[in-house]
Amino acid sequence: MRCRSRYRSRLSVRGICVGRRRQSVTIKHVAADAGVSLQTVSRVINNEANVRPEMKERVQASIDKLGYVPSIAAQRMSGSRSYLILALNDRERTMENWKAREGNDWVDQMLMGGMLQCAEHGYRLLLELVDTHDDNIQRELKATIAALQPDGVILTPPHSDNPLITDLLEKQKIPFARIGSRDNGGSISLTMGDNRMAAMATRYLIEKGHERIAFIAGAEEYALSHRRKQGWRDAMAQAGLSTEGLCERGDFSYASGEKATRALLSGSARPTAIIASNDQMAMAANAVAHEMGMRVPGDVSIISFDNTPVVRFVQPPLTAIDQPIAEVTSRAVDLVIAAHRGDDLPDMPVVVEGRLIERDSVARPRG
Amino acid sequence: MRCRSRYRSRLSVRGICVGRRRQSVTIKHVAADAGVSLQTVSRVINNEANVRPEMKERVQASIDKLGYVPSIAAQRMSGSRSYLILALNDRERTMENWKAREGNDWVDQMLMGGMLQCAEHGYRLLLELVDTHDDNIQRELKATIAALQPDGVILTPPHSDNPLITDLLEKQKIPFARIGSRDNGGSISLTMGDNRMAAMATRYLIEKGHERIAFIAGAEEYALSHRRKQGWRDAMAQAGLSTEGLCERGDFSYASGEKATRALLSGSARPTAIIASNDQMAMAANAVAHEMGMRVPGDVSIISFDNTPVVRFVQPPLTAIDQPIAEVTSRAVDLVIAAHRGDDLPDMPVVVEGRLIERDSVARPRG
DNA sequence: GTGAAAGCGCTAACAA
DNA sequence: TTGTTAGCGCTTTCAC
Repeated sequence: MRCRSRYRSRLSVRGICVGRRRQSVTIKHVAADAGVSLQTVSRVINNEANVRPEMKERVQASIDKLGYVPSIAAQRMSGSRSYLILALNDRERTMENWKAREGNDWVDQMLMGGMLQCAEHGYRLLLELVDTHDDNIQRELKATIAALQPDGVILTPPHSDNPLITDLLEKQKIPFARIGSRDNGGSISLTMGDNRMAAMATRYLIEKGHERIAFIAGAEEYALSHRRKQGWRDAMAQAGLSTEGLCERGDFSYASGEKATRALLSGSARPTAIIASNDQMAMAANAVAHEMGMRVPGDVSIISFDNTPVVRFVQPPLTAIDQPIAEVTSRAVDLVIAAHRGDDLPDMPVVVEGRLIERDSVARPRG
Repeated sequence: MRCRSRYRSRLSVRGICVGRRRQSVTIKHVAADAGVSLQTVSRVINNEANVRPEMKERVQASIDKLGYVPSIAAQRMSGSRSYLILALNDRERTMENWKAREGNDWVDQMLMGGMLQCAEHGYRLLLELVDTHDDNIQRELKATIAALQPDGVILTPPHSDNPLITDLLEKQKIPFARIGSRDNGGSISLTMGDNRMAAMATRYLIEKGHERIAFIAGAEEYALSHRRKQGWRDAMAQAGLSTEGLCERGDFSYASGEKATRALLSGSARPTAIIASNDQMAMAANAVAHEMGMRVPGDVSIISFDNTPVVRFVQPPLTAIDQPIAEVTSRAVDLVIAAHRGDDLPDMPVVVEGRLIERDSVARPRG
């Protein structure tokens, strides 16, 4: 089988033809077909003003007839849009989850919310893994931006709070949304109400009669770790309860959850309930409690943050605070696109609150 | 805060500057810096022959010094590469998994294998959801291709066997890899050895002493459904065992698994083991068996296909055939890139075999 | 309101 | 081996 490209023919391997590919229908064809100038067609595709309705209709008819679709590469070349949104995820954590093959809720939900919303606007979402601790992070990010010229960037924790990243994006004047981060200086930021959610979980336990409610905090470098802890502390204070010796810091890993739980449950004023800053640490708490001969929820109640798929499958299924990742990503997409267009933006941070999903890991304290 | 773009300044909203973005460092800057022509720089970036080592080194030095990265849009405009690989997934199934929030192993593993391998080659992977049953599938795909001009496409089941898709890609001369599909006509195809894997599971059960081994087949439109069934049938025949009344067809859904299992376990020659064509149907089989007062694996052994995260969390954890999705996607990326370059390709289909993961759902049959 | 001309950053084809 | 020229498909600028 020979390659019969109109242009220079290349190799043909096993019948697979590869050649210089050109746009089959270009703006020129449409212009010719509609009998107008290129510019008018361009105006119609971009929905610009100053085109008479009848003209617009005529051009649109040609577009539909010929099945014309603008080339993103060409649009990017001359104009200012690439119709590409870049989503930056933490390399280490993502790879870990993938490799463990225990599911990757964050990426799944982010894609679901982000991809679909991008599609609504005619954009595409491109996922990119970035190593927060890499010294060359700025150089790598610069290269990615230079190559792709994305119209917007979505930052997830812990990148949302990495000044190396945010400074660079600011300098490059690329609109970016920080998920899980509060506003500091004009940029787009979205949170899932960490403070309030932690407080809500705490109050929920207080209402059940708990007084010694412990908290396992997350990694320091995540801003949301601090906010969750603050929410717990505020709710405890408001109820006049002491938090003395009831907080341990983990790093979101299972192992750190085990360690924190052991410390908590071996102390003198053993807590009757534990709130963990993510599911892995909550599952570790559950396992350690069992190990130490305690019943969940009989002796210790547990509430976790995130509500990833796994918490439904441990015994007992964990009561958890759901993180509306899909929704918040979808909003983030809306916002960066709006920013890129120069539209007005709402006050920051935009809050998309989660909710408490009741399962079987919470009960009234004994006695 | 005013926008201080060198070019036409646009709106500035809440301090977010949006302007016409141009490449900060272009091939021209490099050429000027190195004192050579554009073409020479182009040759260096593309690693072409006919450049003297010293020249190459000089140019490379300028590239490094200036931090130059080629614009993909510009490369796509004139050349033949977009450095974009498109991965087409089934919209319905993907959305279902995302919404159920039970994890989406296929997408996760595919991204892991595909993205990382793309990165190795300097490519990016773009995920796109396609509705196989959409009448406009060709029109939509054409539009996507026109807009993105991907250098290659990766097809997953059931798209791999959808002639509307494969014909279009062939016509457009875009290299594509079909995952889960056998070779038919020159194109790139990869399988996970469905036939052999099903036979292996069957033999594994036979060795344990089972004789009445049932099979729950998957949806008709998936070519791999037929191959898995065939593997089971072959292994049974080879061992001189009858398959009479031991096969039910499902559609990969949990509900269809329940129905198939009920039919199987209510029959006269009740099977002592069931192989299900995917995890959902296997979990349904497990649940139905319990419901009908049977023990797993005591009364019925179960083996499932896929080995998604959930099978570890049901009781008992299911013995399963692992699908090496990450690996097969990674190979697919290699192959489409090779095809696009016109390199030689291996014989098709490329087979990346899975393996049996032993857990607790298989035992010797009673008596 | 519409059109003509100039160029975006890069590569293919050809010339030297 | 290297350089020159002419676009790729689109948008911007500016003239009408």
